[in-house]
Amino acid sequence: MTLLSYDEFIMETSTALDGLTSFYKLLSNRSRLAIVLELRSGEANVAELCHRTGLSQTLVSHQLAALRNADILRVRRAGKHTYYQLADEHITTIVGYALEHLGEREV
Amino acid sequence: MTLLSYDEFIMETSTALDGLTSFYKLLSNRSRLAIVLELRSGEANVAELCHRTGLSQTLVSHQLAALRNADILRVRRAGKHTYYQLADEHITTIVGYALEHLGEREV
DNA sequence: TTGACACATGACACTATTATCATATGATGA
DNA sequence: TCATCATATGATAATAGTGTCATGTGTCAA
Repeated sequence: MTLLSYDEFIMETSTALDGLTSFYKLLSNRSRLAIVLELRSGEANVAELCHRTGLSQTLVSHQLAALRNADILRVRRAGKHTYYQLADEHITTIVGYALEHLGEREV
Repeated sequence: MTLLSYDEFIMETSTALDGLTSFYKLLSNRSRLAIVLELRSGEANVAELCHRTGLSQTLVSHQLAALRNADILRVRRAGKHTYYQLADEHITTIVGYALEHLGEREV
């Protein structure tokens, strides 16, 4: 637990807010979220993701680029194929948790 | 564990995907998220939220309306004031969890 | 009842996001 | 080298989301 000055506090909370906003923004698109959900079960290449999500190759590539730019993905190239996986288990956990808790709400 | 037909499965996953997308979309706006984060520490009225978030009254009201429409808020009217709180602990948990795990990422 | 306060709502201009089409790149095998 | 496969990228039209101004509604106190 670090003691922060007011300015540092404002900075901290502001960047946490911004960070969280960007993170949620990333997941707030159906196509992108579908890809992330698919990747929870492990690595997949673009064609596989297209097939599983029903999205076009172009769209999948675009969304993968967005996820990549946010450092949410790990990329592995193998010949003609490019394999993607979630960068770390935190993403999987966060999303899984949300999914679980949302299910429990009486919405 | 229920056994679903293909169509039911598609329905289920599709609505879960849609639900999660809408949920994330709701949190993907800085102002709205700031309000939600504030409300984690309990009930607050509009003026209080304006003060704490630094947002205009109009904007806060608009965002509260959005959150209300998504059944994320509980409303209590008391005289001239309107008090808002998060509808259930799931929201708090989901957001807190994301905040915590995002902090642990080396982004 | 009137004025002031607390909040809500509608309309709007501005900006951002979305998915698509067309095309580029890069690797592989013939 | 060339054709082809797998994927990436740029441009663009359509749509959605953002915050603000103006104004409406309901409550209370005088």
